[in-house]
Amino acid sequence: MEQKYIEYSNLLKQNDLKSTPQRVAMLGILERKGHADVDYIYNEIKKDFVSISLATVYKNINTMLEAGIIQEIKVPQKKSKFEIAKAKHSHFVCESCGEVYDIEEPRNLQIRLPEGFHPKEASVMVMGVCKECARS
Amino acid sequence: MEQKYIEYSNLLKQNDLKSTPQRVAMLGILERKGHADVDYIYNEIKKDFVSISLATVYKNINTMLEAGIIQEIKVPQKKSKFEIAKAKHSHFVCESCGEVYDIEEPRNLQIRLPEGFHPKEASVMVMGVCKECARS
DNA sequence: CTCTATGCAAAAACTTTGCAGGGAT
DNA sequence: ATCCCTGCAAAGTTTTTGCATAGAG
Repeated sequence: MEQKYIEYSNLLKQNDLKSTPQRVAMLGILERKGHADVDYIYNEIKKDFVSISLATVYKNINTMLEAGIIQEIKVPQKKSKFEIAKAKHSHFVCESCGEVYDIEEPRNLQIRLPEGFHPKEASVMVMGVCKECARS
Repeated sequence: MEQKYIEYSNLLKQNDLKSTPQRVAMLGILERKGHADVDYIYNEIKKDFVSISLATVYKNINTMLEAGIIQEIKVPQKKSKFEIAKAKHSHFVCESCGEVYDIEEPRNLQIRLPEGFHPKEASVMVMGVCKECARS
């Protein structure tokens, strides 16, 4: 617990952001959930910070996005989810429950681009049915 | 012109949607622009349908999305863009100007999934700098 | 001590809904 | 003639902004 707090606190400071209990809590929620949308974060954090404002959650999401501490995952037909930035990976999105899962990055991804285009990064998203939903 | 109108009109009918001048115009705008957001479509269509409502644009986007005639492209940090549904392809998004370009689908994309997960479709998005912006 | 973050309220931006009239099949 | 579509207005949702106070460095 305490270690995690210090870890996130340092993560924020290393990125020139002030470490506040609210921000640390948001990172903790993201770590535990993996991928969460604004509402989930807000509802979770209210358990510890009863009077926190939704505006603060939005502001911190934007601040941490700009700093590159977290990343946004835009999902077709669903609300955006956020995750703590980590080693490059791909995403699997369950069409049934909407859950997002991290998956291995495909190897030797070969992309053909027209001349003059300069790629910086590629992301792969797989849609399908997750393990949980496949049971039903 | 006339042929295009009939083409879109038939496309709508084939998908059990009524063919209206507004819908056909929206498809024409999407064809010409390639990828457009709600505002772009609305501003363009107003040139021909002065009194068209933004609500109609939204309703038609949703209707045509459900019918599978058009598709939504969710771009990180940018507004969604729409395109006419066509053969499977990938997208290149310019980080500088926000423009979306169609690119070839990567060949032999090999994705490793945990057991129990059932993929249905994979999409690849490449971020970078487009030809136009590379000039500046 | 200084400067940024927070909480609250209000505003802005975005999207959907309900309804009456008009148009497509 | 029937049923869907359109335009308008209103409501709903989501996100941002301004400001006074609190808190971090």
